Formats: sequence, structure tokens, C-alpha cells
Amino acid sequence: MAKKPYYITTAIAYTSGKPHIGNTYEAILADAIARFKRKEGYDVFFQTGTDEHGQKIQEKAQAAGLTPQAFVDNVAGEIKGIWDLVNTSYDKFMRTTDPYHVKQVSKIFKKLYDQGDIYKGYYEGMYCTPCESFWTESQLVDGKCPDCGRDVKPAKEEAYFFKMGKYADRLIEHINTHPEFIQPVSRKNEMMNNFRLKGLQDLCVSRTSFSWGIPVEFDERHVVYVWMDALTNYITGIGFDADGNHDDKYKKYWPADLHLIGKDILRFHTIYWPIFLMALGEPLPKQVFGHPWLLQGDGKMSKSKGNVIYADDLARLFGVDAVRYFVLHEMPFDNDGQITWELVTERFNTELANVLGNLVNRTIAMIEKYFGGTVVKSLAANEQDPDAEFKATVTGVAAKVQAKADELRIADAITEIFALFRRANKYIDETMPWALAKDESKKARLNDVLYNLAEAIQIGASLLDSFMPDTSAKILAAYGGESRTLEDCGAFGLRDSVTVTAIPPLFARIDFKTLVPEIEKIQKEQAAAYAAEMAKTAPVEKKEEKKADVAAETTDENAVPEITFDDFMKVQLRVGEIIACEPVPKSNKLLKETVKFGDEVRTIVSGIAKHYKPEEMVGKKVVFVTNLAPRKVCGIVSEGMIMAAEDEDGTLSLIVPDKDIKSGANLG
RNA sequence: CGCGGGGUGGAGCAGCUAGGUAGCUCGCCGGGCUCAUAACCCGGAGGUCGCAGGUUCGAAUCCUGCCCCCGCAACCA
Repeated sequence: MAKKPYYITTAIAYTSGKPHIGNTYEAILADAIARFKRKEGYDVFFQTGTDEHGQKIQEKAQAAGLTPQAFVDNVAGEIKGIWDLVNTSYDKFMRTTDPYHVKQVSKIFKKLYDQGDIYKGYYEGMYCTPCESFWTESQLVDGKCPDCGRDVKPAKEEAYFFKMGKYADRLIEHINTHPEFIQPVSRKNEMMNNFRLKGLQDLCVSRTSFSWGIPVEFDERHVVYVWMDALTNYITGIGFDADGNHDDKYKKYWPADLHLIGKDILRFHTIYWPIFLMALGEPLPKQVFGHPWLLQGDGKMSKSKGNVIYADDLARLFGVDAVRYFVLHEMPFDNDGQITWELVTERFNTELANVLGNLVNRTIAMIEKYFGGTVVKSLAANEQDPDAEFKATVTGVAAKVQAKADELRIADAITEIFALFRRANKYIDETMPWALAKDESKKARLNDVLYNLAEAIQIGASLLDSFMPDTSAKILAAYGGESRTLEDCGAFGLRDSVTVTAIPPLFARIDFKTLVPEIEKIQKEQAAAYAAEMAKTAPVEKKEEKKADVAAETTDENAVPEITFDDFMKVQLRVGEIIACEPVPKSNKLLKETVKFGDEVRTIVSGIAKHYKPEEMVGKKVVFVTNLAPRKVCGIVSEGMIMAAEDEDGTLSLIVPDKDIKSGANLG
């Protein structure tokens, strides 16, 4: 009988930079599922890859002095390298610059245009001519360009749009009749609300403001905009052809069984993507799973602080399988999870070293010590098997693991496997092999006990092979066995004899203190590399970094250039007395202060509400910058800036004069 | 009333969709054992399940209101 096909994908990673552990988590999770499906007997096709077009990449490449293609070649190589490092068993690494994909996207666009689903229209907004950028009303600062501060004017740009509304009813129907389509189900309502509350607007699918993309074949000033380019990778990667001459692979694997993606892009995968497919007349994917995020626990992630955690650093310190174990097991099913160096170390020691590594090791040691390395299967079937309960527990694990894995609850599946290892440790205490060894008449019993342990360990290791492939292989090699099928994991006593070979500890306990210098080194290097990059690319990069990571810019001294005395003198600093203060409505960070500088009274808005209460502000004398251009913040004009110091913990402290001094006093 | 997620023993989480003894890992305390990586095994302390109402024979679980935290958005001049 032919194996059933199973097609699984990850989202494609954007090639703007090195992926951190949170991005890598998705690849590892998909890999675990893919491997387990193979173990279950499916004919699996696992596709992952990179999303390589767009304005941001064009700008980054320019800043780095590379062509966009050369730039994405580098980054895609780096991403693939990390995926390989953590042992993802993808069948295809898809890139959106792949010629076949480019050709097909172009054809798809044309086809949808010809059949009337895509039409030419206008993208309207406020336009800044020098910056060549469109802004929405809400993005404008004080009615001016948020980038350069110059005037903007209403303008419209030609663009192509996709008629989303045409397919909305069919999609709603599909979502309602396929409860398994959106996972976890708790997200389903969220998606449906998008229809009811906002209606479904037509989607802009082309741009003329940059050129690094797939050209629209019949209108070359346009390039295809991100979602139509990126989402279609799932079909072009397996040989979809817009003219219908599909590759056999497409016929076999589409529709996909599972799109594994981050919860942030669930919308695009459960609304836009199905509608594109409907327009193309193709079947919809069976399931879209929006996984939670893996957050870094020690403060807000910031490259300038060097506290971004990357898979390769983790792998160097803990080993690849420990990284896989951590992200697969420590992630809750539908809440965000946390990762810190301390947490990884703790799990490494308690679970991997203590429970698993030590079990494997002590059992080998006993088999060698008492039997020279070989134990045999008990020949006489014992009517009242004293180990019946133990054996039943061990052989029952496979079914439990399978049940959990089929629900995509990988963390729970792993917990089941470790329950087996814990049970085996307990079995050692129950049977006390070292006591049996002292009595020659109990040699047969001792053999049976150790044989049972060896079997249990091999079953556990076999079940582990989808999640920790290297560790599984090492254990099985030490016990001279091979990874067992799921079915065989449900049976005890498969081998007539087991011969073991001593191996070094699988996971040597780690004292966190010894790791601290390493981690500090990693963080220093990261911060230095970031500063260097900032210095090199600052002019171009500023725009996007401002949005993506404000903290980076303001806390990274290394990136700040030297100024002259004259420059400094341009800044006017004065002591102001706060005579009134109130929170800004609709904001959780802002306080509005009324400040007296001598005879002058000004209104100043500051982002300090998380650190200071309005009532404790009143009466304080604080240093302000008083010659900044006024700016509207949340509808209030702010005429200056309060001075405060912030450390890396985010603690904020206002700068106040050492002695009482009249308000309005100048600094210098 | 911008959108969403969450509040369960010291920490991190499960349980909630289909109400019925509050569970797991770590930590802590005590004990056991010595094959093993100061590892393993057993026992124990510790929880008004954010608050207040409601439905019910019975609510962590369902309903209503409120409080707090975290993301996103907004925003820090």
C-alpha cells in the first residue's frame, strides 16, 4: 500500500538578518512534527525557506554595498546554516528568488488579473516627495513627514488590488464547517471578528515605490507586493503551474496538511491565502497552526544590549539536542514561552543530565560490572511476572506519545517519554540490582532486571528520535540497537540479548557560574557587532530601526558620534518646576506636565508614566531641554523634553539639581 | 470604551471547550539508597485557583461586573 502523503511547511523566514531562537523554534517544531509523521509511516514532504524580496532588503543591501541578490544569498545561506545546525530534516529549502517561483508568481498575477480578481486602482495617502514615501494620517507627526519633518501632500499612487470581498462568504463558510482549519481553536473567533467588525478590504498587491521584487509582467513599473509573493511559495515550491501543468509532486502533496506559522501572521494564512487559492481554483490547506512565541526573559530583546539569544550560541554551550529539547518541551501549547540562559541550564541539568543521561549511564555501568556487558532475555516465561506493571507502563508510552503528537502537543509528547525514563529510575530503586549482585543465587533475577532496563531505555530512546535525533542515536548505539517503529515500541523483549558499550555522559552537568563569562562574551561581541553595523549603515537604517527597536538607538553609546563643543552649546538645558501634572488619556506611558521656567510656563509631555505618578511629580524641580522644536504627542503640543536617566533594567530616574535653585536656571 | 493574551502553593506551567476529590516540573524540609553525572527513590510542608456577585445539589471550570499584568497599536522631544 502506498504511504499517505503529508505536506508540512513553516513560514518562510525574512532575509533581513540572522534569525534568533524564536524564529528557529518554528523550524525545530516543524521538524519534530515532520520526523514523527515519518515515523508514523507517512510519506512526508517538509518545506521551509526564505522570503527574500521587499523594500527593507533593498535598503539593507544598499547600505551594505551589495546587490540585493548578493545580500539575500548571504542571509539565506546563514539561515539555512542554522536550520541545518539544529538538524531540521527539510525536504526542500525554498527561496522566493528561485527562478521557478518568480516565473509562477508572475503568471499567477497575470491570471488573476485576466480573470478580474485583480484590478488597477489607487493607493491614497499623504506623500513626502523627498522621501518618496506614503504615510497614513496617523503616521504623520504634527502633520509632517515622520522621517524628515518636511511637508507632505495628499497624493495617490497607482497600485493593483485584489478583490477580497468576492470570496469572503465562501471563506466564512469554510472556516465554520472546518473547525480544525485554524489552530489553536481559540484563535478562530479572532479571525472571524475580522470579517464582522471590519469587513474585508481589498488587498493592495503591488508597489511602485521599490524595485526589489517580482515584476508585474504586463506593467513593469510595479512589483508584486509581499503576501502574494510569499504565500505562494507553498505551492510553487512543489511545482504548481499557473497553466495547469503541475509537477507530480504538486499533485501528490497539495493541499498541505499543515502550515506551521507564528501567531502574528495567522490572519494572512487563514484569510488572504485561502482566498488566493480559491481564486486559483485550488483546494485549501487542511490546517493552519499559529504557534505562540518564544520570548527572551531577561529584559526586552535588544541587539545593542547583546541579549538576543541565537540558536548557534545555545548549541555551542549546551549541544543541539538540548536546544531542541528546551524549545520543544518548555513551550506551552498556546501561551508564549520564555527562554533565558539560566532556564536552559536548569532544564539541562535536571531533565537531561539527571533523569536521562544518568539513567543511561548507570544502567550501562551495571551491565558491564555484573555481566561483562551482555544481558540476555529471560528464557523461562514467568507466570507471575514481578515486572508486569513496569513493562506495561513502558510499552504503553508509545500510544500516549502518538496521541499527543497527533494533536501537535509536542511538549506533552516529550513529557510522556520522560515519564518513562523516570519510571525506569524508580525501577532501579525497587529492584536494587546492587543487592541482587551480592547473592549468587539471584544472578538470573539480576540479569532480567538489567535486561528490562535496557529494553525500556531503548524504547524510550526510539520514541525520542523525532525530537532529539542525535541523542536517540547515541543511546541506541550504546545499547547495540536500532530505532524501533512505533509498533515495536509497544512490545517488550524484542531482542534475545543486549550488549552495551560505555559512552561518555550524554549531558555532563553544567554549573551556571562557569557559563557566565561565556555569556558575557557573547553579549559583548553582539553589542560590538551591532554598533559597527550601525556606524556603517546608520543613515539608511535609521528609518526602520526607529520603528523596530527604539531602545537600541537610545541606549547604544557606541553608535553615537562625537560632537563639537559648539554642537553641545546648541542645546539649551534649564531647570523647570513642575506645577501641575496629569496622565494623558488613552495612553499608559505619557504624563502631561505644566512646567514653570522663571516667568514662563510650558506644557511638556513625557513617557514616564510607568515610573512616576502624577502627584509625586508636582513640586519637583527637574532638568529640561527647552529649545527643542515643539511637537504634538497624542494630540498635545509638547514644548520641551524632561531629562531622565535609564539603566539596562529599564529603571528611570529624573535628573534633579543637587541644591535648591530657582526655576528657569540655565545649565552649562 | 483601540486589538489580543493572561492572573492556579516560592518559581514556571497543566486543568477551563463537554462543571463533581486542585495536578506536573523546579525549589524547600525530612528520610532511604550507594549502581550512577553530589546523581536516583520515598515522604512532607505550602494554594481563599486576581476580586465581587450570579447560575447550580455542586464552579478553577459557565454568566456578569471590576482590579491588575503582558504583548500589539499608539507613543517616549
